[in-house]
Amino acid sequence: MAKAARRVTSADVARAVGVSRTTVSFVLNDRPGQSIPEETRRRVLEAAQRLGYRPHAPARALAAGRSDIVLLSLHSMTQGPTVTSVVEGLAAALAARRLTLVLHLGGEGTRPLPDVCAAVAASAVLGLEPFDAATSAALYEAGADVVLPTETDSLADYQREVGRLQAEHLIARGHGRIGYATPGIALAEPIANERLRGVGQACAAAGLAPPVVLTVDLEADSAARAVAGWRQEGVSAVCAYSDEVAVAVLAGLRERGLAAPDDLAVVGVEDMPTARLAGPPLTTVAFDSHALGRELADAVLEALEGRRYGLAADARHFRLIPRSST
Amino acid sequence: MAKAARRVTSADVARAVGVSRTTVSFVLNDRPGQSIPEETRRRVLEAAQRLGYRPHAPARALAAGRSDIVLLSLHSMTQGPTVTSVVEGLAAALAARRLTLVLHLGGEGTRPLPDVCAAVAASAVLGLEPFDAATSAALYEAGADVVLPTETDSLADYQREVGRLQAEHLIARGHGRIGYATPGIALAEPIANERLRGVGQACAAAGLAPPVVLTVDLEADSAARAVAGWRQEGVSAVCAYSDEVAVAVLAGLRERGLAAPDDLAVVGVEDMPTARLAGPPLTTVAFDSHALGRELADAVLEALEGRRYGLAADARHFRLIPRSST
DNA sequence: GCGCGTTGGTAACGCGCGTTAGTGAATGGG
DNA sequence: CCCATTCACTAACGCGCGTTACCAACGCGC
Repeated sequence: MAKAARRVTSADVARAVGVSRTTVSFVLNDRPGQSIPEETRRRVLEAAQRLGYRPHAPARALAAGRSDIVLLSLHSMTQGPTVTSVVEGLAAALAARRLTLVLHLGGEGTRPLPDVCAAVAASAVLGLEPFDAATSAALYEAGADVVLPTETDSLADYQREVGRLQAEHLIARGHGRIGYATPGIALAEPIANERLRGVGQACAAAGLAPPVVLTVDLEADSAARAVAGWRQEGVSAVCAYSDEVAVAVLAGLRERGLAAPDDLAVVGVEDMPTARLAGPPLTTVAFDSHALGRELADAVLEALEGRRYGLAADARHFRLIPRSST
Repeated sequence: MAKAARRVTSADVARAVGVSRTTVSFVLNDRPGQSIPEETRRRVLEAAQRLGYRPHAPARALAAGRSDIVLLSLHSMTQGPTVTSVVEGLAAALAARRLTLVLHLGGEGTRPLPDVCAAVAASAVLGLEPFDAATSAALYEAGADVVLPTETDSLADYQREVGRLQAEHLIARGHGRIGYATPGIALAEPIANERLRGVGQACAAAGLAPPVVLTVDLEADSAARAVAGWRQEGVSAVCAYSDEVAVAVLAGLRERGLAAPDDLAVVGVEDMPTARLAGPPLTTVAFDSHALGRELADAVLEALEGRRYGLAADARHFRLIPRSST
């Protein structure tokens, strides 16, 4: 602790090898178009390793005018094991291109996203749902080169596909009147609306009436009231916004002395770890979250290179897992 | 898009006001010991606002030798709604001191933590479980000023307290032989072991035999086997590592045609959203996650100022929520 | 009038790095 | 033997900022 702990700089490496700082920089950055003899390269790398040299990121960002940071914005509703998996896929794909992913969790009292973007000097800012125009503009203002996805990206297609899969499964099981269980949470609404739209499309395609939408809080009696409402309307199966909401509906049934799937079929979304442990085990729509992460990563990388990127709903990412609740 | 989009610098602000860059810096950083007339201060702030000036974080970090970034390291087991809440509390408390919190989610193929620390130039690195000596050293090497918590911090006390609360509740309910359900996951083991130790202490204090430990995967039949094992040993109540594991045990009971609490009482940890929706609603240990976040924030702030910090288990943060599974 | 502290500033350095423009030596072609 | 090219490498600038050292003007006591 007595040492001043001065950091090792590229000048130290240069001095150790007996070359200029420029050469060190060329070696460490694999500068294309600059021929470096193998011997020199080796000695530089060895010295850097031996001295424990690590480029100072802020200095690098300042000089180069760009950073290696990608920021992913999350909030309490874009969370859970599935998101974890998306993040892993994304981080791994970015790491392969020497980019570092960090997360920001928005919420009460936390800093506004543009501030965070500026604080880490992110070159790209990502989200799991589209940024509106004003937010995008603020992020560009804060120094981001790429903001993704925006409203023009057809990310909403993914969510509609989810709803469609849920409804088609129930319709194939012979249900003629479908309900939809939405949580009463503002943050969830953008996604909930898209999923509901997908359910509606499937119903229309099968010649059925539009789904009966009821709000279900994560409380058994709230769910019980909704269950009563659906049964009154002749609904025999409901699509839930998420597995959590689906579990609430199961609890509502239990409270009324009823059970899925005979009294009401229930299908969720996410395949959370406890979905298969519910009573009865929950039918749900899962998605290949690693693939989704990689796809997002591809889009960022394309965009960072200044090329057009494609971000389209790929139905193969989603699949319905039939269990005993339908 | 035609504009070169040059960023606004403090020199632009200085020029607009007609003062030196130094003065601008003094005003924006509230430099103590430098008297600035109210009129000048006002004009600088106004110009900065009007031009949309935002200090360039990397340049600032380079010049000042420190950054405003705090990095929190998570992995798939330190995740979920409760952690979200801890993060919110932490982020809010840090934001009040002009520090920015970002998250790193470790996992397969992601960058090593020291790399991430260096990439964002974090001045502090936090975790939800202690860093071992080697990791701490690597983080300091990577430029962190503060690493927290370490093995010398009594953070483990928190986890023991959790286990103790679970066991004491069951013992108070008259159970004489206690089981422990641990997940078969390496990442969870450090915490699981501490919680188990707390359970063991409570058992010993009540003059009971040590808990019967069985591994429970998040599958109904794995849990069913464990249930059979406990009943064979005369266990009438089990503490589960988490709510998820507890829900698995409930599923295992169901598979055997049994039910909590009569055939086996079950208590979880976390109070996840679906805990109250389980069949039967789950007794669990919840904790005041916002308070935990604030406490962590206080410790970081103290440590960043170079002062000693205290990080002690406060039992008031935890409470047992009795429901119908015990 | 002079010394002296305070007020309200400024000029200039350097943080660590990427990058551009060059430079001397070796090489090859005519 | 001379010129052109390639090779291997370097000097020096500037990114945007915090900070230190310094300075002119002013009031005030003597």
